[in-house]
Amino acid sequence: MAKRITIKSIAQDLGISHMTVSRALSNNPNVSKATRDAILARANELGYVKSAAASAMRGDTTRIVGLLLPNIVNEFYARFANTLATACGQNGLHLIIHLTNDDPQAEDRAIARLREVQAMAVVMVPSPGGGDLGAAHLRAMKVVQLIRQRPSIRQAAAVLVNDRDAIAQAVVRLAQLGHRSIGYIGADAGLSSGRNRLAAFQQGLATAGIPVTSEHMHTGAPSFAMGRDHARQLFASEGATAILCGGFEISNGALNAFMELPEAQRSQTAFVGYGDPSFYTWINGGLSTIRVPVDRLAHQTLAVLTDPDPADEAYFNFGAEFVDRGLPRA
Amino acid sequence: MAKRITIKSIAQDLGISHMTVSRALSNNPNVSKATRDAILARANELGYVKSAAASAMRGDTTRIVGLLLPNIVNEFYARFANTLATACGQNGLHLIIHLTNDDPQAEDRAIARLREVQAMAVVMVPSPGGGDLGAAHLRAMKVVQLIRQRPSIRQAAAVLVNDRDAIAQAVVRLAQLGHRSIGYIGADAGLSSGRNRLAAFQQGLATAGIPVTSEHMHTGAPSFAMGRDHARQLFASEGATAILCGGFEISNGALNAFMELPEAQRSQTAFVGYGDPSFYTWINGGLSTIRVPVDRLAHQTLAVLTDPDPADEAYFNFGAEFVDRGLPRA
DNA sequence: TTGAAAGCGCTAACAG
DNA sequence: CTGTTAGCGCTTTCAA
Repeated sequence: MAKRITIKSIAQDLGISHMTVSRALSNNPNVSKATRDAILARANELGYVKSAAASAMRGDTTRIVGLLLPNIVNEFYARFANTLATACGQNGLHLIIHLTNDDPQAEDRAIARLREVQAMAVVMVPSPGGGDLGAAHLRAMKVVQLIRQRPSIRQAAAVLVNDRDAIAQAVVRLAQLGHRSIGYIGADAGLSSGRNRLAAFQQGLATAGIPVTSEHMHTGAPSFAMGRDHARQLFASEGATAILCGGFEISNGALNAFMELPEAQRSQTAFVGYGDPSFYTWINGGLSTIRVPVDRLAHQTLAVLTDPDPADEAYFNFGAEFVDRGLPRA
Repeated sequence: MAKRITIKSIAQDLGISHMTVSRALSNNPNVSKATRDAILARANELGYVKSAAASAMRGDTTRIVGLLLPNIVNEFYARFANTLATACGQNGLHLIIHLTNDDPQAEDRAIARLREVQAMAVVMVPSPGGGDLGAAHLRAMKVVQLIRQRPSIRQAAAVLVNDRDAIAQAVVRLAQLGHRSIGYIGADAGLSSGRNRLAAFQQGLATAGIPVTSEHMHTGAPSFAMGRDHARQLFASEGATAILCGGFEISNGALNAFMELPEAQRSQTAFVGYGDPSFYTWINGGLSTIRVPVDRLAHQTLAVLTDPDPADEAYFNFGAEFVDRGLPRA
């Protein structure tokens, strides 16, 4: 292993003080043109890079941003990460990704790690049932909550989705088409997003004049498997003719169950997903869905990250949209 | 901003030397039980985390791994990143993701950044036409090349895909079904993967007794747009009745063009993709494809990363598989 | 225009 | 068992 290239090694190399090298490399004017040029040339030739560790130890901010997501295969999270990572690259920020699988313990571990590297900020989709992050962590890192909001996390910005109207609209549309047995699958009430979406669903039913029976409303810890299993149940034993999903993972799981249906039943069943991965347009002649403006969320998140003087609890809400690609009558 | 919790602050707090605190926190036996317990309790209470910066400065390895991918929306890359990130989390490694968009300059920038934070390793899909990383970088970081191999990168492990047989098989199958006008879209010869896949395609044609005319073989810098545009051309002006894709991004781009076809033409056109995102099973009755064992690639990559005594140029090759989900006759 | 000293948090190597 | 010193790479402060 070759010796590290440091300002000291360069200084020794050139027979000058390391301070002069430091000044030259940080564009301090108090260096004669001759020495500056020599230093820059040598540094370039040797491939010098400043040690982030040394800077961090002096108290400079690290330019490391943590991103905590349930997973990164779901196209919504992938697209968010993609946009944010690209933007971070352009802004000289490092994006460290930790996947939580919605497991609070994995989340806690990830946060501790990010503290070790003195991350300047954490963008997170709070896992259901997680703790309160500890006050110590909060003081040290900027926190941005994405999609969901956990009440116990204080002094954190939030970038959220307002999907109330879109969901209610979808329900009304299903009712228009004659559906009376409309199933809903969403997160449980422990999450802000779960509460809101369920309320929107119920509001839609009310608007359409459909009695709100709880039997078709399935809530729980959101996951692919949860979505798939509840959808199977809705299709099989509960006789739902339409289904509406209240979450990204749930949507893909429910889609799985939907595609398992025999062609005859599927063509008479209405599916409304959540999120709008590119392939939804190609399936079954085009799947209807609740579209979430993922790029706008990502850009707002970056704006919060780079805001030099953030409000303690900045709060952003982006509207979702009901995309109707054609739904069968009941 | 509250003062940082350090071994010194804890030591002062307890009226002892910071060395004792250090020892207690790193399980050095030379600490009396009483003081050790007091220290651990206090550290825990205050939420102490060891500064990674200080450790790095002392020369300890950073446990930071860089991952350079073209993007993370393509399900292959997403799945690879997902598996690797999960595994990294379990091994206490930080995964820093930089997206290159296959742009050599972005790649260079990302590598320089990773050197700043003294990343212990870089996993990268080399961008087409990129440079040689500089010998300085190589000496400092372990490098793993993924999927593609750039000859100018030396002393780097490679985790690759052997898709020769799968591609040739696919061509032979298409020929069996009566296709004679088979289009191919792949990366150009600047990349190892591009050369190999094209050769496999030609070998398949030879086996099937189809003359190798170059008009149906499209190569270039691989991207979604490239795949889409060449596929459009193949379908429209070149009258291809079958198409085989030689790359992840290309496959999705070509799929886009395929789904644009009028139903009558599409049902008579054979599409063979590359990579096997979950949704391929749901499209058009199930898309045939060249499947790449993404999880095995990711696990092998982790094995290379955590290998304490790696060979200079460890080299791994995983077989791809032709998945036939039904293809129309010509 | 240049240099010397100090200190950020941590541990190895010595001294008690 | 516990404490002191020194040094990792860097910049701020003070001195020449």
